[in-house]
Order: sequence, then structure tokens, then C-alpha cells
Amino acid sequence: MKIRNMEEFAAVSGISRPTVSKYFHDPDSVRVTTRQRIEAALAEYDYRPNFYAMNQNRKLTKTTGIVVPYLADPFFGEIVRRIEQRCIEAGFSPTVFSSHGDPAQEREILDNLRSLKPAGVLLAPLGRISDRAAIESFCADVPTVLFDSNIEGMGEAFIGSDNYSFVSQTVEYLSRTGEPPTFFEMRNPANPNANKRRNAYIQMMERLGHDPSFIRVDGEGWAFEEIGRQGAFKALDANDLPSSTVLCSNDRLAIGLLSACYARGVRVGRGVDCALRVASHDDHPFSRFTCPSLTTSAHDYEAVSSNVVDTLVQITEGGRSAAPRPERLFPARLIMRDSA
Amino acid sequence: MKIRNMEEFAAVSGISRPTVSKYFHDPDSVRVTTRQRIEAALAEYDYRPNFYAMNQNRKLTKTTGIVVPYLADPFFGEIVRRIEQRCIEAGFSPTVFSSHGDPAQEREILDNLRSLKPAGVLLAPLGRISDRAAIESFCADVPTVLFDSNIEGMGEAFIGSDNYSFVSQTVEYLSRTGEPPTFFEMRNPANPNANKRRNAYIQMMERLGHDPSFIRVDGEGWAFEEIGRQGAFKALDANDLPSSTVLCSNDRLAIGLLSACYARGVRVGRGVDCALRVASHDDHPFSRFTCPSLTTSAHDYEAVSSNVVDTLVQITEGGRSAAPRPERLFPARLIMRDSA
DNA sequence: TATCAAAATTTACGCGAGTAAAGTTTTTGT
DNA sequence: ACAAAAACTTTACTCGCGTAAATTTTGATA
Repeated sequence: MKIRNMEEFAAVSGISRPTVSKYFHDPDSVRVTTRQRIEAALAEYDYRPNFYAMNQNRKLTKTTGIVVPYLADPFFGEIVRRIEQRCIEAGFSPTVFSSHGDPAQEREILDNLRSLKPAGVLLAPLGRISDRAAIESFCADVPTVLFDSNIEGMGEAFIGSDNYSFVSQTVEYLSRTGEPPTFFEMRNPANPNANKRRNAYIQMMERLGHDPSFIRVDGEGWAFEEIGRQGAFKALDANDLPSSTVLCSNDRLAIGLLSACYARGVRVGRGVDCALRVASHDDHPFSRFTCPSLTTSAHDYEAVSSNVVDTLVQITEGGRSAAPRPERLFPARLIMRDSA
Repeated sequence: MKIRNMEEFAAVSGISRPTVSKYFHDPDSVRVTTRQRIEAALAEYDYRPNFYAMNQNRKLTKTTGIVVPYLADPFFGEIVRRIEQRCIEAGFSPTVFSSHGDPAQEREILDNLRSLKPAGVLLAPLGRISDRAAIESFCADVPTVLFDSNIEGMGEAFIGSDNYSFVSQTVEYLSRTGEPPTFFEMRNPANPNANKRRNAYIQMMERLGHDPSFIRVDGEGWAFEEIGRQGAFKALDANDLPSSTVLCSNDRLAIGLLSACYARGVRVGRGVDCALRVASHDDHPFSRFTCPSLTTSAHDYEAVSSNVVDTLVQITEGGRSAAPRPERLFPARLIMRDSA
């Protein structure tokens, strides 16, 4: 016998439909004996309430949207994995979306998300190229927590990493143990973190009494490894390195740089036989497997992902507070490996 | 003025509600003049039909589920990215889910998906550890296309890569240009492709008149790079290599192997100064950036992703045919890089 | 201009569950 | 054992839209 709706299921379980409805909303809100009767029937008839009918009249659904700029980037893969896990633990049903680096798709995703009436949305925006107006109007309708990339004033909160903490540690370490680093970055980064890292680099170098210098590579899009590799070839072949120590804006550029160094026979590392030291930021999941393994500043993935979800829970429970929009930045942890 | 439902929107656009409903179902199904009037009103009042109410009564929704074993694996990141794109082009609304390597989560995802009443589901199962009964009962309810990992007889079709094509090309190439390869793999792989690759290796070696040999590494879970690395350290330190040519079951293991070789100072490549040649299978997005860059057999990502979605379209349009369950396997393309 | 099929409108009902109000039963505390 | 509180049942209405049937309008063609 197939159960077609809650009415029928209530009948076979011997409980009234409104009580069954209450049970599915929160199993602990009904008497123990009724819960047992419902669960007995559940085991026998494997009924599940219609998802669409459920959410149509609910004031707040339990779905949440997780939106990232580029899911094929293992950094986002990792952070999404953790956030998803936390959401489930907090009783939400997360759905993941990727903007694929395209502002039009980001807008499209937010539009679709709006009609899902989610309890909240966790958004890592594209950054500079995002459609600000679209995001602003979305945040006005849906409780949104920004993470990874900040856009001033948007959403209920921002949770991210402290770029100054990242860069100050690498610059300090590299300067203390060898030649001060030159900064390897993209010329026109879409991500606001890149700009913050550049500024932190300049500030830190000046504080230590060194001259900042840059290798700026051209390229658009999200193929950072290839961009870093091509830029590195150019710099290596022109013998255009201001310093024998290179600090990359992020690990993906560094991966490209390391592959170029290997191809050109430039030995990277701390040893006396090495021509170059390379360090970077993010602790990308693959940075421990580069050759040599990459010295880098690590995100506190754990803290960021927990905090993002905790903030969402607070907002959905406490309502959108009048307090000033919080911005929480987590410090980095220097991971010393073989490249510097 | 805020539009609260289709009734109100129909009023301001001067069109009847059923016609508006038809428009949202398919904009081309209404007269051009009516479409223009609706779109004029749309521009002014930015109304969107309630997602939940829409799908409640539709026989077939336009949502599709994409389920993969582990989204933080860039191989799945890449294939999902392409499939998602194709789905959108075909007029579907894809949603992505990751099992995180856990059969319980895979079952949970399928359960949730069932209540979404999707037009179809594109499933890359975990493999050996999947809950077969759960998948079978799911496939009976929801049109499902399997990809990447086959489970005999389940779903409406299977689209994947031809493991024999992968392995025969690498084995042939390696044997022709140097010492025949030994096979580097996990002892208990969860993925059925791994077994097919092993068998293909044995078969091909015997055909060429060589003795198959193996390096089997221990490990559970999805941290293949680390597993490959630890296994490689063990083999290198014990000087336990049956051949100076190593063929890895997949690129992620190879990435771990290469990092171990680098750490131990074992030079990898074709040159006379190299102690080892390494090749692999998949053409993982990072395999061009390893040191040295990795010679590998490439998936036809394009063909697989298009074909998966095309198959879904056929099923949703033509209904579930009585014809035998098709299994489409795409051949690999050998990509020669520096490692072998 | 008459004709007629295609398209739009009107009317009406259904979906599956949320939810509120009023009445009934069960549990709890004393 | 009794009163009060808590949980449950009954009844009835809501939500926003899909969809079918019958009717009217539209616009292309003869």
C-alpha cells in the first residue's frame, strides 16, 4: 500500500494530521508515545511529506543556499564541504551553487534563490566584478552572511580571514631568514582579498625597512595556475626577479610558479643549492603536494566555516539585529614546508 | 507596489492568470503580443512565481539533481561544472550534492532528492561501498542516469570512460618507449573503475608478453594524494620497485607519488638522468602542473558531460524506454607530458 | 468580408500541507 | 483523587499555482 499524502499517513498511524504535521516540524514537540506510534508507521510505510507543499506556507524554510565563485577551485571545494557539514548539523538543508566566475550567473543564482525563500544564504561573492546592485537588493530580502570576500556593508555579517595576519607572518618569516620577498600577483585581481594582501605586503615591508617590489602577471578568469605559470616563465626567461625570494598572493599562483621553476630547472627551497625561495597564502589542499611542498599561511578553515554557520543560526533565531554589521576576521597560521 | 502572487501580477499586466501561468511554463507558448505585455509588466514589477507552489502540482519539475562522491576532488569539480552548464542550457535547474565519501550521506541525499520530484538525477555513485538497495529503490522512482562509476543494471543508462582504452594506451606507450610499467594502486579501492583498470593492465601486459607487477598501497577514504605519497615513501625507502616505470591507477595517486619522489630526490621523467618514469590516468585538472608535468590518459570530459545531459533529456522527453539499458563508454586520449 | 483554427479568457476545482480555534483526552502536580 | 496544564483531535480555512472545460476573442486565409 502506497501512502499518497499526510492525510493517509495520519490514518494508518492512528494520529491526527495536524499532530503528524507538528511531528515533522519538530519530532520532540509531541508526546513520546505519539512519536513512537508515528515512527512505527514511518518504518512500515516510508512516507515523506511533500517538500513543495511543506515549504509553501511556512514562514521560514530550513533550506540554506551556499554560493561560491568557483566550485572547481579546491579551496572553495574544501570550505564548502565544511560549511555544508555544519549546516546539516544545525538542522538546515544546504544547497550549493557556483557562479563559475560569471557575474551574470551569480545574479541568476541569487534570483533563483530568492524564490526558494531560504532561511538564509551564505555567499562568497565574486568580488570586484559582482553586480553590486543585485547583491544589495538580494540582501535586503534574504538574510545573507558574506564570507571569504567582503563587500562593504552588504549582508548581515562578514566572516573571513585576516589578510594582514596572512601576509605579515610570511613577510616577517621570509625577511628574517633570508632576502626580503618580492610580491607575485595578478595585475587586475577580481578578488578584494588580493588587494588587501598587496597593501599588507607594502605596509609590512616598509615597517621592516625594505623596499616593496612586484611581479605582476597578466590574465583574466579563474585559471590561476596557468596564469601564474605563464607569468613565471616570462619573468624567469627575462631574468627579471627583483629578489631571490618570491611571495605569491595565493597558492594557486604559486603552484603555477613552482611548475614553471621546475620546467626551467630553477631549484626552489631553503637549501644552499636552491636559487629561489617561494611562499604563499591560503594552504590550498594541494599545497602540501607541490614540489617542493609549499610554505604558506593557512586559513583557519574550521573557525571560518563554523562561524559562518553559527552566525546564520543567530540571525535566523534572533532576527536581524539593529547592531552594527559584524566583521569577523580569523588570523592565519604559518605552515613551514620545504619551499621557503 | 508589491506583487504578492500570480493573480495580482496577471491583473497589472492585463492578462488572465492561466495565460500568465502558461507563459512562465514556456514563454513561447503564448502569442507574441501577450508575451510582450507580460514582459513589460515583468520589467516594472519584478514578480517571480512562487517556486514551491509551482512545483507542487507539476507532474514533472525542471529541477535535476547532480550527485557526486566527493566534490572537493577537482576531477568531480570539473565534471560537475560542465554538467551543470549543460543542464542550464537544456532548460533544467541543476542542484549539486556531494556524498563526502559516505554511503549514509549518499542515501540521505537520494532520500531528499526523491521528495524534490526532480525531472531526473545524474548520479556518480560511491561504488563498492554504496548502499545498493537504496540506490535501486531510488532508481525505480526517479529517472536516473549513472556516470563515472557503473553499478550493473542500475538507472536508465550509464555514461563513462572506457577504462580499457585508458590503460591500453598508457601501457602500450610505456612499453614501447622503455621498461614495461608496474601498476601503482590502492589495495582496496572503493571505485569500480580501479578494478577495471587493474584488469585492463593485466590483460594488456600479457598481450605484450610482459609480466604484470604491482605496488599496492594501504589506505581508506578520499585523501588519495596522501595515500599515494605514503605508499610511495614506503616503496622507495624499501627500494621495492619492480620496474623503473610506474603506471598509477589515477592521477591523484600519481600526484602523491611525484611529491614523494621529489622529497627523496628521485628524478622523474624521460631524460637519461631520470631514475623513474611515471604515468597515470584521468587528466586531473592539476596534472599539467605537477613536477614534472604528468603524462596521462585523458577523460573526454566534454563528451561525457554532454552525453549525460543528452541522455537525461531523451529520457524525460521520450519516457523510460523498454530498450536495454545503454552503456556508453568514451575512449581516452593519451596526453604526453614530461613525466614519462 | 466570411471563415475557422489558434490563442486567450472565464470558471472552477485540486494539490498537500500549514495553521488557527474550539473541544476533548491525557498527563502532571499536589 | 482532583484540578490544572499539556497534548491531542476535529474542523475549517489558507496558500499560490496547475490544470481542465467551456466560451470568447484574435488574426491569418480564402
